Amino acid sequence: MGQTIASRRGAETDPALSEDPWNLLAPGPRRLLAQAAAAEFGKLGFHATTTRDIAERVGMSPAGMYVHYPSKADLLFTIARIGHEAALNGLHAALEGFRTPTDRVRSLVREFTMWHAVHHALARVLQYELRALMPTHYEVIASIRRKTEQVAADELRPLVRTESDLKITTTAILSLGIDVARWYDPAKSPRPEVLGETYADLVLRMLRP
Amino acid sequence: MGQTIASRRGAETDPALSEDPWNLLAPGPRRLLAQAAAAEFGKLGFHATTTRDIAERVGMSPAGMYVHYPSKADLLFTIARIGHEAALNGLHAALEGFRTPTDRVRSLVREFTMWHAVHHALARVLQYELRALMPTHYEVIASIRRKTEQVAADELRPLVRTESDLKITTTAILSLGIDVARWYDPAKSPRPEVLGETYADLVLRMLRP
DNA sequence: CGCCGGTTACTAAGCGCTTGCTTATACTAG
DNA sequence: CTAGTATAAGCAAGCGCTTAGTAACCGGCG
Repeated sequence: MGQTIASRRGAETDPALSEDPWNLLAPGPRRLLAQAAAAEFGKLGFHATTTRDIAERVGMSPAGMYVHYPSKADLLFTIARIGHEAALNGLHAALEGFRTPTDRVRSLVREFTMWHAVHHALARVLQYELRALMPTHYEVIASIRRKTEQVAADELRPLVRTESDLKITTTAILSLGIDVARWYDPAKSPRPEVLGETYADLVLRMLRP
Repeated sequence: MGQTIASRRGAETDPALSEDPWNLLAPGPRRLLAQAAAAEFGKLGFHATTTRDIAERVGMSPAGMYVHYPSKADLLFTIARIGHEAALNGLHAALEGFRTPTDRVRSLVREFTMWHAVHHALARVLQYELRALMPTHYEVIASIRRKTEQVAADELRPLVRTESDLKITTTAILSLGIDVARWYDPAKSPRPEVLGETYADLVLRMLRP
């Protein structure tokens, strides 16, 4: 466990811990419905969740939802957009103030891993329900995902030899973070900061020649 | 790319390439239905797939399925059982003939990664649709998954310092393989053998002190 | 050998239920 | 009054699965 600048940062400056993705949505019924839908979609998936499940969770009649969202599909799109934007914002924030390639990569991996641990319920929707998006909605989300991959690749480039290595290493590193959403259980798993630090160590060891 | 024993093995001895999971099911309508259902579940998920979709794929009427399977849920269970057993068999086969801890781990990571690339359509069902299983079915599958984790942990133990490191490293390594099923696309991705070899290299570098 | 009762594999039709969403109506704040 | 927000009721469509009926095949016996 290297005592790095990143590991000394307090929770109040850790993007994954301080910035709530739902703040991207103004307070009110729209936000409440999105939060409720995300929780339900995360449990059994988009197709297994009914509009009645979502409405019940916010104490609303099933029809009430349609004042705020035109459809169930649009609810999923809103959740996906907010989640992906928040994760991308977190990556950018995590890079601020770090100069050397290894420090920047360490902070990036740490943040991406922590984000998927802290927001594992939301992240599960982002990673599992992409295929439930309508084609037009999917394109918007895919574009954000490409930006995320680009940020990671740009930081890793100085640390790998070939462009082919860059591609596969980027994939591997994002995989580690993304898959956290699948297995993370706050009751049994390491605290997000510990996990993030450990994964950052693993990745930096992986990148040594 | 280390020229190891594993990398010199031909395709005919690579478990992931030689052993077809579906051979665990006797030829006939039961196998055909399971294959069709796996393909459909893989596309949009269990809950978005109808019994009519599955029946149409094998050129059968929707009712014909119920001669061979008592329910759609039972079809998913059969697919999950076969897939998980095949993957576990592959791990055991991959360890045969290797003696040193690093050679064994290399072969294990190689096999697990390759398996998820070769069988990415099936693997997607195994990893995405667990939560659609009935509780009694889930317990059976979870038990196979625990065995898989145990095999990996037993091989990694000689190469890590603490039991806490073992746990998190095992998780990370399985994550790398499992997540392959999510993004693998035979048209754009590296060939399974290349990916397996590269990931094995990454992991061994990760395990160096 | 021929035919027969029973089993197996299948289909066409459709049942009962749940789904996403709409409509008609009413309450409330400005 | 108007605009916004909610509800109770319910519609059309689609769901998993069942039922009734049919054709093909099987071993055993006169």
